[in-house]
Amino acid sequence: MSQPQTAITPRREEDFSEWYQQVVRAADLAEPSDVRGCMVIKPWGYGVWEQMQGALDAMFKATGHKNAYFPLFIPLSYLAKEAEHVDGFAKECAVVTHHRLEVGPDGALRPAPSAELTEPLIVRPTSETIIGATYAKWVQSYRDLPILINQWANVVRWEMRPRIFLRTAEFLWQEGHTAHETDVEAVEETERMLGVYAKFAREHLALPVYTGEKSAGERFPGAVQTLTIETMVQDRKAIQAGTSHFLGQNFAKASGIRFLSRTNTQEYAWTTSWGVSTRLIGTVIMAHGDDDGVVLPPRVAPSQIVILPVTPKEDTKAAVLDAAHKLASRLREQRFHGDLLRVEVDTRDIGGGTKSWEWIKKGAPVRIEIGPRDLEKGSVALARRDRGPKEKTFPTVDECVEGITVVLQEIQDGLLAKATAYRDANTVRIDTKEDFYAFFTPKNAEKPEIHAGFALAHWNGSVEVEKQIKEDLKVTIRCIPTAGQIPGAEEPGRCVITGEPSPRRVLFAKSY
RNA sequence: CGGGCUGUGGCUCAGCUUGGUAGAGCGCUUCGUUCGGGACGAAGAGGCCGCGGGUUCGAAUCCCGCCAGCCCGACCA
Repeated sequence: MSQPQTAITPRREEDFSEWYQQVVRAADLAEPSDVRGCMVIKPWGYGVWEQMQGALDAMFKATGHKNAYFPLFIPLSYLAKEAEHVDGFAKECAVVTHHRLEVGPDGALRPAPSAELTEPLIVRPTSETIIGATYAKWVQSYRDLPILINQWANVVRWEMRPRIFLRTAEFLWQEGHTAHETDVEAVEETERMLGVYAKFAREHLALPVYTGEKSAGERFPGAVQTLTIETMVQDRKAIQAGTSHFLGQNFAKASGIRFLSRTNTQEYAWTTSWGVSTRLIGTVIMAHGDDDGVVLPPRVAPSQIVILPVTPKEDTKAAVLDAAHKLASRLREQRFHGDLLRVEVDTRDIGGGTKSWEWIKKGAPVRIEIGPRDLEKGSVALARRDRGPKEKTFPTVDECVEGITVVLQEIQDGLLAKATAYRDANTVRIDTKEDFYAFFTPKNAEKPEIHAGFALAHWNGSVEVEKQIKEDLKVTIRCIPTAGQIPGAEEPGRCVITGEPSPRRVLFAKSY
């Protein structure tokens, strides 16, 4: 049998969408379930999520937040309290109307007509309303503020067009919800948490993100201001990787979060909310994956190092396995960014080549092979996921143990550098309408999925222009980048569409 | 929710036009030979042909309905 050129078919440039789906499966991250729009997250995929959770949770705690848990079900009337919010979510809510099943006349199970809820419940698409109602009870005085709480939860949004990890009907996320005495404090919180997300994305996920503010059209329903981190994946589309919302007093007014102020007046609290989801897993796959599968940044890889014992002969097998486990023990004592290394010894009795390729497809950062000959020489064969599948180095065991964290950091840094270079190479400044339309018009109408990239252009700030661009090109304003982030972006100019004055450039792209 | 395509063993698919109760490759199991390697040979296991109804002596194949997936569109935090 001839060996395929790459482990994943099709390759990225052939059909990015299909490549993505194949990678998710080949890497054993997740699979579609029997329930429409819902996925089964498999151990390797869930392991990535656990790494993300662990790191983020520590960052939330370090910024003063505590975890709590609020109900999955929300009374329908709660959602209705905030007008924009209900507009934004009503169309995709799962609704619970009964609390009992019974056998109907036709012998089939059905919701019991006698058990209809007096008020339907919705399955939370997000928890602002239920948490707001709770905070309203908790807050009496300015001394009760701030409230800084996060919850790890699942949410349901009945999506028309699911896409595994990126947009599923049910997904896992965290949602932080805070309430503050002043608007200044709440804005600071919103910005602080965006900063946490940006740091996490860059340092842990190796994703180069732009931070910025959403335009009015792209804002979270009910928010005064939505901040976002946006990154580029390999089909040059943008992905919103996390958001942080300043909710003003909108939800406080809707839920009645009021307090007696320092000057003895009744005030509404200022609230924020912020979240990231399992969408990050999809983002990492699309940002770093190659034609052999997933490439995981070491900091979020469930197993950072996989040891593959090579046991060709029975008489040396025990010695090889022993050496493999000993090496694993030594490696597990090493720390990478403060955490003990996550090392797996794969002793499954399957073909060595097959086994190697499995780990390549899964994206394990480092593979270490150890066999009888290595034992004699006191060395190992080390392969990195950011290099070719056959490319190996042969350090001694000691060199391997001592140098391993350097290797992991090189991989981590290399992924960020590569993704940054890719984004920058596909980000252009555009100053005329003609160029703008040319840039975003697919060169190949047959296969429009590989897009032009990011465009930094001036914009007059109007919803109309934004809408026009969206209709014509399916391009949206991903964010108004935070000042100081992109050299020259704050120089005034003229709107790329209307020619009207514009104070700065904004980021346009097609997006997920 | 509209348009298009698809749904056959774990995976990829053939068979459907011209109805006669299932095939291939990969994977899986066992044995053997190999083996720093996604190897080879042999023998096996595994399929309410998405679901429901209809036409028919007979349906994977024809008709209707439904469900699910993918792509495009609308929508989207």
